[in-house]
Amino acid sequence: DDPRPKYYVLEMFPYPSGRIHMGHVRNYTMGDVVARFKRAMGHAVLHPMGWDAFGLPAENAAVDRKVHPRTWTYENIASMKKQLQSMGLSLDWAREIATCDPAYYKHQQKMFLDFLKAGLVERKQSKVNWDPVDHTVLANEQVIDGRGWRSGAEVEQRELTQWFFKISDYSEELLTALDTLDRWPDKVRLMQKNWIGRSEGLLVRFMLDPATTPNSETELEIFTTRPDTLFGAKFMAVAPDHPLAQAAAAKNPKLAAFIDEAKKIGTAQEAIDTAEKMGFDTGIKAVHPFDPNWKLPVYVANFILMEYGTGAIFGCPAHDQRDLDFVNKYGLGNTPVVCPPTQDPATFVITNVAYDGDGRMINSRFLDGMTIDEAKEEVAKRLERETRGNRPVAQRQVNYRLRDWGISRQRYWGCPIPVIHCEHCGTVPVPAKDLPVTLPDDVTFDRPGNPLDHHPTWKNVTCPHCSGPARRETDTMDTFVDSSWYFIRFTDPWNETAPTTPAVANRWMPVDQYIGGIEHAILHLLYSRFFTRAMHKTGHIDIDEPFAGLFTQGMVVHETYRTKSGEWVVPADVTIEGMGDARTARLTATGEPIEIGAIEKMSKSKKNTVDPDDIIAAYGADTARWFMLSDSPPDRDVIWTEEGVQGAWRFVQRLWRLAGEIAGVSGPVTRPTTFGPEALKVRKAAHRALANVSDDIGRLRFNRCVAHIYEFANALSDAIGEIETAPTPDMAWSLREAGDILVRLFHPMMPHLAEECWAALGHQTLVATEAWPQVEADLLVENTITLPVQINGRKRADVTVPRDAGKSEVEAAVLALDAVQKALEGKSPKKVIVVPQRIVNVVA
RNA sequence: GCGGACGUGGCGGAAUGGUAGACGCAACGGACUUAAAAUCCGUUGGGAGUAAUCCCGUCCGGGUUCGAGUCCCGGCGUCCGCACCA
Repeated sequence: DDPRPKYYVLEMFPYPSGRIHMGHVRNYTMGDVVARFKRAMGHAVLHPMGWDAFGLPAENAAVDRKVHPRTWTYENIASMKKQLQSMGLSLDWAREIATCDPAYYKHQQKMFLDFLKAGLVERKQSKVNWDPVDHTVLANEQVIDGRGWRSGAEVEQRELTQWFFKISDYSEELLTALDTLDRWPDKVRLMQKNWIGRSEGLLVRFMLDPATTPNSETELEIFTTRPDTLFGAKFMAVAPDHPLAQAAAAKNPKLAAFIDEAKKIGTAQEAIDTAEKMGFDTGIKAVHPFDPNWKLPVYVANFILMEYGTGAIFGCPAHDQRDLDFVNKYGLGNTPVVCPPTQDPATFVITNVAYDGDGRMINSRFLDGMTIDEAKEEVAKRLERETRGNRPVAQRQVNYRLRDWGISRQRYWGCPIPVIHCEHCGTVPVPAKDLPVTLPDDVTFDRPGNPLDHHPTWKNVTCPHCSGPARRETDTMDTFVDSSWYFIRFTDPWNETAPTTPAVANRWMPVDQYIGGIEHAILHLLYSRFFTRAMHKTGHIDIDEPFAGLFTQGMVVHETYRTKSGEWVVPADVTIEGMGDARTARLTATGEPIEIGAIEKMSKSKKNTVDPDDIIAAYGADTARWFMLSDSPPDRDVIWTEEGVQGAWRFVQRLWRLAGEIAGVSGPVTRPTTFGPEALKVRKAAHRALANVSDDIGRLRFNRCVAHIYEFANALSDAIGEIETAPTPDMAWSLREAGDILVRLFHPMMPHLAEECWAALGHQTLVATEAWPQVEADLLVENTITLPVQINGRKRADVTVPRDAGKSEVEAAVLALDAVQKALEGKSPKKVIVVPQRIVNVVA
């Protein structure tokens, strides 16, 4: 009932091996991809994250971490501009297609200021991974073994003032709304759920013995999801960068040294995996909340994260593996407080494996005998009631793993953050009339760091409030910001005065079907979900969820080849001999033997790419499209093989011949009133295929569409082959109907071939403008049905009955069968199960 | 460590609890051809049998069911995500 046409947003990200927008790509640049889209569709969208794929020679080297990125960032921009020009594309055109042009950024900056006003943006200190060579912040995935992925230098930990979007304010909302996204893959929803990482627990304020603390601190607040195990506590632990640890370290050089050591290991993932649990006893004593005489030692421990909870815990070794490892190392012992149902509380002990399963409380005073849930509730209730200094001792809290989205980047290439720092007025938004803040053209990349920061004049401005000297913010926005709302902007890209035209955006959004790679399961898709909510809050749109349907496509993958000396070789330069295990490869030009390596996602660095121009020259674009859709479901990877492409190519030829044969059939123009059995067979095959393909296209099951089209083409060939002289008029009409249907069925997958065939069949129109054919439902129903007959669950015979035969009729026909008679040996069956239209099972 | 997905011929893969292997690739045999390519016809999960037909078969072991690739329990293996998250 919804009159809106469906539209699709295809990513134009540089993940060119993605199956639906085919891509990569030897000597093939993002610019080419965009130009092709532009030619094919009249418009295209280039996402800024695509810029770095803009075909520059240094890129591969940079990926291999051999060349410093500064050397190519600069070339990148120049090269991009040059390429646009060489393609005959004006900068106006670039503006039309790019989300990173000033017009787009004007609106993004306006929205940033709206978000700021609405409290969705925060500027705060945060700990970052700092690349000392490039002078930039590294994301976690850019840190490898404690080194920057491009510089290879040791990563530094730094405190930096950064801009954040307060996505964590939406943790609960983003989590619960996942349930409404019923056209998203479960996998993606689960990944987001885990990423948000909700856990319910209790904040508990432990008293400290002031005599033992460095500055007479009296209290340590911890977060726990297991308050039930409070009577199993053996120690307290705080993160190395916890204030208490820092304070203690100031008075204890040994502790300071320990903290330094722990921080070094901090960043490297592999080190974390293997790092031993280490702790340092501060000498501080904490008091158990239920027993003033029970003192617990406070450790600084390397496995406590400052970022999660309060950066402090109480350790219950019997029921937490990390805590158990810790006490076993430092000889603190353990007391089990939850007894599994199968164990005797009197004898239950923990040695090396913590127990985190269900059970009843033991060794826990007033909690004894309760279930875990009852005990959690009881502890929470008691501690909530108790107060100290006007505040309750404990407080229930929901904690999330999701942290705020840091959008600050020290890069030239990005949307400037539109604020001004004034000594007198503080942080001042750039007035609307001054938007957009544009990037200077004359930047230099002659030294590490942010070129905007180095620019002699750009950052010097006057304060909009007091007109005194002030400084522009030189951080730029993460390009994920750009990609978080472009699909909304596209609903009205001509609006010069506002980011969206709400009425239009509300009509079009949400996107009906979003298609992209699984690599965006978390970041891009979560950011977009947040951003849409933020736009809702600031009045730019009235919806919360941007993508109603999501489909994650697979990749095109290919064998890899390398020489004995380890250099990667392009498939086009390799000749394959033999088959199966005996396959060998050699370099076509020199005969040098080549090692055949793993099948991997097409990438420039491993050179296992095929050039679309080569394929198109040899087989045509339709063949390539057909092959990519035919072999496996689109959410899985497809292995690009020469044999597979040739198979597709043969079918293309066959369809063309078939169209020619049908075009040669002359027959009546008007529909005959009756059809003979042969003609009816053709029509049934056509409408069966039509029904199947229609259904499978709607469900994106393209490989099954392909199979149905093969089946239909086979049936059609057979029917034509059986005609001895000339077809009867009813047959001729049916063949032509079938031909028309066939062409329209494969048109979405092979548009060029379809248009050729359509013309060959004598049509004056374009298939592209034709309506999808209508199924004649009558043709899908057979008058008689052949049912398989099972005896004791094994197929023994078939029975053919009228379509509308009743159960008793079918049963009688089955019992009359020879095979059934023989199996029953004169006895009557115990049971006969008739599943209408499906199967019959006789239980002897 | 936690979470998830998957496991079917030589290969990619079909199969709302109802004839396992659709469709394609590869292979083999045949027709056409001087020959090759292309095309067309046929065979192709394993085993027994002249044949009709029968037996075995969806990673392994159990279970539920008239009937299990599909559902349940327990293993093994592969892949993916998260990861010292209290």
